[in-house]
Amino acid sequence: MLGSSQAIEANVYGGRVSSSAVPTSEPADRFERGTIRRIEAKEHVFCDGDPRTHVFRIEEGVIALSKLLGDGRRQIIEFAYPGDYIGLGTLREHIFDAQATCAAKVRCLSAAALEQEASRDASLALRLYKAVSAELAAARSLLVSVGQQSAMERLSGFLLSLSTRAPSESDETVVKLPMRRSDIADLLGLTIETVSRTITKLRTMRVIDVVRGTEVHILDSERLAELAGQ
Amino acid sequence: MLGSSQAIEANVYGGRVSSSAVPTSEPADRFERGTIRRIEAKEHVFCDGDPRTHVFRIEEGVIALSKLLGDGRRQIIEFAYPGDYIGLGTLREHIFDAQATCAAKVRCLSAAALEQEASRDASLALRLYKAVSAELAAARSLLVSVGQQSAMERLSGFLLSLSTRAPSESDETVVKLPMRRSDIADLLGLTIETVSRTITKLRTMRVIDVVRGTEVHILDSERLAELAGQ
DNA sequence: CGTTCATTTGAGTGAAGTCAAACCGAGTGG
DNA sequence: CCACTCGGTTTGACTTCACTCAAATGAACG
Repeated sequence: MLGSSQAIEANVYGGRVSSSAVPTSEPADRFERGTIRRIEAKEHVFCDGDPRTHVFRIEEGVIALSKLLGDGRRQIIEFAYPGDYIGLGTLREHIFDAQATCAAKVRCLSAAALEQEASRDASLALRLYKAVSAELAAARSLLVSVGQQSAMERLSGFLLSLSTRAPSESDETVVKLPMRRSDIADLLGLTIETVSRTITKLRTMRVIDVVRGTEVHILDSERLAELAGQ
Repeated sequence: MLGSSQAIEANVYGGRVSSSAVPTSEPADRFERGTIRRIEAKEHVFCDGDPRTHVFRIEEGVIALSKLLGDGRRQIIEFAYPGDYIGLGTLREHIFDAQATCAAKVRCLSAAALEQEASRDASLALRLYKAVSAELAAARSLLVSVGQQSAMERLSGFLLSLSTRAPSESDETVVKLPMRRSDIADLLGLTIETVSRTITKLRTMRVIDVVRGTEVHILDSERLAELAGQ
């Protein structure tokens, strides 16, 4: 559910809102209703400047939240994974693009109805508060990484965070990368080439192995953690 | 007050919570009670790892929220100005340092009491939600800057944001810098030397003038906006 | 006036960026 | 089944912006 009661761990590279995979005993509410929308890879869920009519919960796939600068530079703010919410906030319009990095499904919830209900229901309002707090912690964590760390530290940290956040079922050490190199580069404030070179370096160091470009096998997670800066 | 009803503008370099300078008609509540604490320059309000017992409202001065890495590197997450709140969130412990960049005063509010009251009072919970949402927008905005912009763009944007955020009374074009160069550097993900050189360049370009190192006079705000990347 | 702390300036280096070409895997159609 | 395209990735050669180290300058204060 949106903001479980236990403290949510600060999550480096995305704003995980939900952490319980298990259905809760809470009655179905706004978060269970809402239509499912199918999103193609690279399709936008919403754009910078669009009126903020809906809040979306990711059901499948990955959505990249990003800001596009005038000259084409792009900063990805977070990758939203299944269970995460995008479009929360108080502004009338979106100030970021939300774009699928691969085929995805999202549940559409009315922003107006949500806010209205929250103004009556303190527990809902508090869940929203906690959800956004978690996103805030994630954004700040990424800021620290981008502001202070080297390319190797950023990439190692990214892989490490994905391994805890979106582990392949069955194998903890296998991380799927359901996004292009350019998405990773734009998240970490690097270029495609630097991301590629850094991955290659990790491969030659035998810290990871990469299968078909999209599947990372972590061979030495201890070393990877060291490279991420402890 | 905490989260006025109108949409809060995304604020690039800090999480402004309050925007009304005028006292509101709302009854005095938790936010008006609480003792005032005096903070020396460079003194900590709280440290990374401390239990999160209080939320603080800045009354005077500037507080830098920052993360310290193992080897001494530091990323400042935001400068909190009078009216801003620090220490909001849901975690049991602080995950950042809060340190005064100059002599300051903060109002101390019980975090537990706040949360408890919020669990009963939807409007308070919603105000917390809006406050954190504003902080989130600010953190993301800084992330874009640090991840994608050049030193000149970052510094120009920073000065510009300060000019709207903390203008000297009387003169709109004068910006006080109540922090060291190292604080600015750590906010923008640069070094002291680069900040200094960039300020010098802006001076020789006659875009700004600097008095006694701490007072910036904006001579050409249009040009400054261009340099900030439109 | 000397000490201390912060800032500025200078010279040289390096990590990551740019530009360009080669490579690779997945489709597609001859 | 192979040749061709096409998008994405990797690799290489070179450049540059910001970093590092070091020294000079400036402001504040006892």
